[in-house]
Amino acid sequence: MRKGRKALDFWVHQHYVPVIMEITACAVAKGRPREFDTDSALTAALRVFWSKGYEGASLSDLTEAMGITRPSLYAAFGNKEALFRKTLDLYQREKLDYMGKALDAPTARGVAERLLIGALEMQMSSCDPKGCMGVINSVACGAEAESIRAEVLKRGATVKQGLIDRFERAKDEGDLPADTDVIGLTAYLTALLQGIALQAGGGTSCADLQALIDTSLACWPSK
Amino acid sequence: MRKGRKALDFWVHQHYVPVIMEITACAVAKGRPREFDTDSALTAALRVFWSKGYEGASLSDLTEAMGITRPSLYAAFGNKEALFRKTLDLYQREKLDYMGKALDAPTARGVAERLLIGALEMQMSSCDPKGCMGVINSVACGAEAESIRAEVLKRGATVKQGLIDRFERAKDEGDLPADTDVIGLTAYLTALLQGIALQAGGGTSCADLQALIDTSLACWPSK
DNA sequence: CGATTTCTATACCAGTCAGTATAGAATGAG
DNA sequence: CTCATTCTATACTGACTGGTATAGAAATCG
Repeated sequence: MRKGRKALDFWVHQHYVPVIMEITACAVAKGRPREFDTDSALTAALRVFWSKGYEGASLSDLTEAMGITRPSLYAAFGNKEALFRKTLDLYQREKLDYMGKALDAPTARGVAERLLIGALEMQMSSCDPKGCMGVINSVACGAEAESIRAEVLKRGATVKQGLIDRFERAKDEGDLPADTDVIGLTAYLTALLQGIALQAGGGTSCADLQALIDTSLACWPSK
Repeated sequence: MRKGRKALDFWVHQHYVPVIMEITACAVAKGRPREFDTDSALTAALRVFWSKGYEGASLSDLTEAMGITRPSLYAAFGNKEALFRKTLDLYQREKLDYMGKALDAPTARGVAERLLIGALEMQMSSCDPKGCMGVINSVACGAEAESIRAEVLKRGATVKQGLIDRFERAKDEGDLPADTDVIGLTAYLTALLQGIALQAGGGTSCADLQALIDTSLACWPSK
């Protein structure tokens, strides 16, 4: 039960283990078992990257927050960059799930509503860092983080493409006027979401963010 | 003539020289004159900070771009942080002057138009780095850059306050409806400008940015 | 001409960065 | 038990960080 689940997690996180072993053997670990929980360590790492960015987070910051030593981190996650990608996956899965759900709204306006309100709600959670992990790590940076930036930008482009497709569909369905500039509307909504994340990260109050969103929705061109 | 101008520049940039000397003496330098031009060096530094951010720009990056050695940099500008503030001043003075002018537009809509179009035009200049120096340096960062971030956020807040005051005036003048939420409208417009800067920095094409702005202006609530 | 001043260039400083070698400790297999 | 495996902890590596001491070169002043 719980032990089996743990063991599976262990195997899954060892990148050099053939995938087939996950299915067939579910083998129990041979040597000394890991003393920390990789999931909670990853969650702790996420908070560090989220609040300081990739370059701003040092390995010392990370190991301290995760409660493990440096060699343990490298054994369990590979290196700093691999750890970051894993936290990015976690972030997308747990904190950005509202974005996927937003696309299921029946109308383009509904999509925008869910996205804007979802972004606000995420910023209201008092226990998480402010701002958006994606936005933070998509800005210009030193050479060492260029590949990280490229990865984050790529994921952002995927999200944007999802919006474009959804608005195209809305146009086909007559939900949006036939002369709608879908690229423009997507870039516009994306800009609002990015601005919200930026202002939230900069300390703008929730009341002001709420006013921002109310204004945005009052301006939204479709019903 | 040219030599005199150079000498004046020299004095002006020595921060410990009383201001009165600029006017009365225009004294000539005592020792060996500086071999580089501080203005063009500052411009080169601006490009580095603009494209890499404060932390991403190393002293080696800076000195190489400025064409001077490390001790020359420290003698002329103090240290990395002081140099950054000087480049920030330059940026605000030369690249963000459209923002001040935008507030002079006769209507709130005119203000928004000038700001959005000004932001786009700045991103179209092919010789400058993409994105906005303010946005880049206002995101989360390591501990060393916290004071830089605070400074940039402070300047951003001043700009925002200027917008609030301008829209309040528009409300008084009847240009904006009496029930307008000025805070919300300002945060909304700010978010759009930030989103434009972010997307421009991330490589969005000028055509897409143009579409973003067209959509924004089509949505703008006043005439 | 010295004497003085202020520049530039080299070479260095301590601290931090990401990453790792090594050794000891804890487990399971036989 | 012993052996093999895999964990943890300490201590280290070379490279790079921002910043500076020192010495020599180039200018003006008297």
